[in-house]
Amino acid sequence: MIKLTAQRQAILDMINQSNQHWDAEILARALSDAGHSIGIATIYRGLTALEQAGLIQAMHLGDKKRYERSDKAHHDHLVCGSCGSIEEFFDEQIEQRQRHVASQYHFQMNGHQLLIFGICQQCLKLSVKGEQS
Amino acid sequence: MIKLTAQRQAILDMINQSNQHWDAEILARALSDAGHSIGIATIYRGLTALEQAGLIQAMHLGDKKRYERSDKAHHDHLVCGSCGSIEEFFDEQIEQRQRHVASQYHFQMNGHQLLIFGICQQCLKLSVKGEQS
DNA sequence: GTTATTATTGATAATAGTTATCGTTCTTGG
DNA sequence: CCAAGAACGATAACTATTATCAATAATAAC
Ligand SMILES: [Mn+2]
Ligand SMILES: [Mn+2]
Ligand SMILES: [Zn+2]
Ligand SMILES: [Zn+2]
Repeated sequence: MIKLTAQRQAILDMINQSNQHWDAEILARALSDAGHSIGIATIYRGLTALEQAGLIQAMHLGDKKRYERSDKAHHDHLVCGSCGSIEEFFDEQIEQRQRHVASQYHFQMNGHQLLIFGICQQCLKLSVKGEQS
Repeated sequence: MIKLTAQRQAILDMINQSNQHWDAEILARALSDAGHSIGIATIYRGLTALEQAGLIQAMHLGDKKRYERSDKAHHDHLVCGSCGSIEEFFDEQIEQRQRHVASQYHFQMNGHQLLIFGICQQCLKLSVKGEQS
């Protein structure tokens, strides 16, 4: 049973009030800007505690762990290698097939992570414009 | 054009002669055991160079980067959270659907990573036996 | 309602994985 | 040969994260 201290509540609120995929450092800066000065160790501990309590969800992207709200349904991510933006999608057929593959391998699946890498629509437009130099 | 020095060749051979998903540290130890004493910085640089040359392929798993042979067809991974073993699979329907999702979002996909987490068959068997204590 | 117990915090040290620096060594084309 | 560039190895530096520990806050016992 997690204890929602003032610091943890601030972390949770910040995450719940956005659609971002936060890492610890960015979150600490945002909280600081919002008037909460929370030690970086407390941020890390709070994120871990909130994740274990199921109040936020986490994923690994590159070398850092990112956190987002857990009050939205499961989804996967399109990651833009140019601007770093992250779009979300859900595809039931992919989910189904994953369950199928797991059962074929007698593998007891308890989660998955699908990242699609590439260039987002925005960045594609910009690069087309930029090319007429 | 990559230059295959003795060190890089040793790294490449070690990777090509196995089906493992190597991280830098484990690889360094294996090379050392095999008689090649290669500086850890050279290992990291070599892995990066070999990856850029397309001679090996890489993926992020948790907090470390893993490398494997690139002479096998694209595949995704089942990762056992108990013993750490990695099984490989390929599912054309999942691949297709990913392309479909990307095009729907006007996203120019140039790669993806699908990790399925869970417990492998081996570990499931062992845990069943262990439970009759 | 004080006191003892326990949990949490924040500063900071420590760790893990990786990259940068730099002097030395190896290649290679002239 | 020999000069120029590439690669190497030791190690410092860096980034993300966890551990330590004294101080503080919350909770439980009398
Ligand atoms: Mn998301
Ligand atoms: Mn593989
Ligand atoms: Zn973009
Ligand atoms: Zn296993």
